[in-house]
Amino acid sequence: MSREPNENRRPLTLRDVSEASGVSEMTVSRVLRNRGDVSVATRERVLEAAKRLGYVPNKIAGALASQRVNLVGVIIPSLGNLVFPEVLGGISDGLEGSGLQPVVGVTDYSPEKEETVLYEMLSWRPSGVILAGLEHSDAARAMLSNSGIPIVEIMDVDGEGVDSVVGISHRRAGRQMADAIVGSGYKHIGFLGSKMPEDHRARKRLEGFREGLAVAGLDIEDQEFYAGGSALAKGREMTQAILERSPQLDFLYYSNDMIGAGGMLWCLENGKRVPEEIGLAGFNGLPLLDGFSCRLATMDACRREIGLKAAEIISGMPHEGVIGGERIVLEPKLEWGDTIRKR
Amino acid sequence: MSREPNENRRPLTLRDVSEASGVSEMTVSRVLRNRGDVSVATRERVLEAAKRLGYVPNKIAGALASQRVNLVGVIIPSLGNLVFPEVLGGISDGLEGSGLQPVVGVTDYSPEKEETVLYEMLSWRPSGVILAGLEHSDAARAMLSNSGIPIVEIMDVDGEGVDSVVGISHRRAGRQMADAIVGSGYKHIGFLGSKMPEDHRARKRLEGFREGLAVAGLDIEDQEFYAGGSALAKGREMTQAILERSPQLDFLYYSNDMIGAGGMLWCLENGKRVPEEIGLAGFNGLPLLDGFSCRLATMDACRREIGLKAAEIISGMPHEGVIGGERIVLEPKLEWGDTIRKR
DNA sequence: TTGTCTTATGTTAGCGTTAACAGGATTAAG
DNA sequence: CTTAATCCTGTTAACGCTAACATAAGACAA
Repeated sequence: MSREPNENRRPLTLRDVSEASGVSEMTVSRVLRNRGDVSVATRERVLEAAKRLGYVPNKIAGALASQRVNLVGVIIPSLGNLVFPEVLGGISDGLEGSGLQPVVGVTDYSPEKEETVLYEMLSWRPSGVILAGLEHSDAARAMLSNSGIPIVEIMDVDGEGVDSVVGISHRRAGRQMADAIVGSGYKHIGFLGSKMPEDHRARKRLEGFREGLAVAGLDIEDQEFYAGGSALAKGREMTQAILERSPQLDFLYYSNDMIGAGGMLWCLENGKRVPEEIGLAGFNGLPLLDGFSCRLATMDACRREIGLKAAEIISGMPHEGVIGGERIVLEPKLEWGDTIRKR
Repeated sequence: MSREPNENRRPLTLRDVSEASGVSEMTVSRVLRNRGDVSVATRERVLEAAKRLGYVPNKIAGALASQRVNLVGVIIPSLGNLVFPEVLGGISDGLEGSGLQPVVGVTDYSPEKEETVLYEMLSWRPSGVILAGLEHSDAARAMLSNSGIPIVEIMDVDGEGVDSVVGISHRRAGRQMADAIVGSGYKHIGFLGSKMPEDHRARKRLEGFREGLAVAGLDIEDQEFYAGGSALAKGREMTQAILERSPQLDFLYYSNDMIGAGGMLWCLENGKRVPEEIGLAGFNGLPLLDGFSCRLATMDACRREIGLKAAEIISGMPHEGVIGGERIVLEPKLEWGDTIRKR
């Protein structure tokens, strides 16, 4: 293939292709977008020229002219927690074939950063925004409702959304786990979680959990929180700490699978009989857990499916005349594993 | 605060703010960008109006007019492998304060997809591109060199780069591990990795590893590959399989820490004496490993630092007159852990 | 006073593309 | 042969913003 790269470094435009192929810019534009009727001969000439020059269309100009942007903003708290890449995977799949592309922003669980990231995203005039959680700053909420584009808040349904909402009820998930634990006869329960006031989903899970315990006249007898570091290692340390302080505990509820797995490792290595002497449970249904010989009880958070549904709402929107306001509540499934005794 | 949201759904423009504050669009533009001299009184009036209306600037128009885009394309193979989010973290930090924003694209280790993602990104005319690896399709390489923007290829330095390169030598990393193993007196070595012809870094590591073994007259005696599924679980299964087939093995080299950890769990649970009877090593230095009571030998891949340096090259570029062609070779550090015997 | 410099604002002309409309050429229908 | 329909291509005017230049008013020195 004979290349003729752009040596002089002047960025190529439609005009260059148009001159190289002897047709108008408009015709080149039509060929490159497969829009409108163009004769086969012309099309081939144009494509050949574009390829030879190495022309890459300028979407900035295209978006401005057409008032359409094929981007969907996705705002999540973190990438380090495997949960979010999985949601992203679902979104990618759901957007497949729609011509839309996800663009990711990360907030580090900070409302201020969320606001900044959102502002930045909206300034690119995306076709929609998907963001985690229902809790946002007033300014962020205002931007969202003023934006005039479909908004999907994901992962949580305990509260009011701006537009559409897809997720699970974390309150109910906590409640369900409590019911299971109480039903299995555990009486002295400890909680281990992360020290994140801004992780509203973890908070709601804990609230639901305590409600469930309260029904049986129980409550959490001790708790332990961490911040930063390797979650697996923290789970181990916290488990040792809480059991030394409160040896009467017969069940430990972890706010996520990673610290849960760390705790499980510690218990097994320290001769605790699981699940007879002590029961354990986490949250999320991470595939990581498949790798341990003892399977931690957990609850699947429907991560992939949430992403999928959210993406479908965004990409399906234009058809149905921008109605919006959908609300999809998914049901997490309790996975008993080997760390809760059955009876 | 009295809001006056955009009820009629017509997208707001600079003109709206200019009318609301009684100055020209240009002055509004200057205020919102903090550029040029504007009197304090005017500035406040404009800011008030912009805030009241809920105006969000249109970067599409801005970018087209100014020929500047504050985006940096980042192309990586996957988000599911914790390695890449860590690199991303480094990039974010390195871009901090430069006004540049990373935009992530994922290739799933497919050269075709890499080409598509790259094309898509370049069509937004970013200020730079950071991408993993040195191996690209001809078309991709052509796009990169034609783009006229700084390009940084990261994570690997074994080969020719298009422009700048930041990473480690995986060949050398494999070689170093081989030297350590041979030096510790292991003689019968097995390799466990992923079935990914497109993971060139893993391939180079293996090549370097075999070179190192060859020096001592050794070679890999058996190997096992996997694809898909939970890496921890796969590591476990493969370890069992390879040791049943080749019980003479006294060392297992894993292509990543996740399967290495799975293998380590299997060995410990099945009464293998580690590291006397059998030695183990992985690659990456994942913080996950801190959570196990037995620490897997591994090699830190300098993930964060790679991201940081790459970002600095991109953001430092404009100053030094777009020279480019930098080449930064980082040195991975062998972490002995508890799974290689010392002597 | 005059002229020069500074500060604060406005005016004009694009940036590279696409929507909308306008034709000429060709074909089909009556 | 006329009329309409279809196909192919071109022209014009935005899209919303900013670079560059223009201008007016005030500050200050000579």
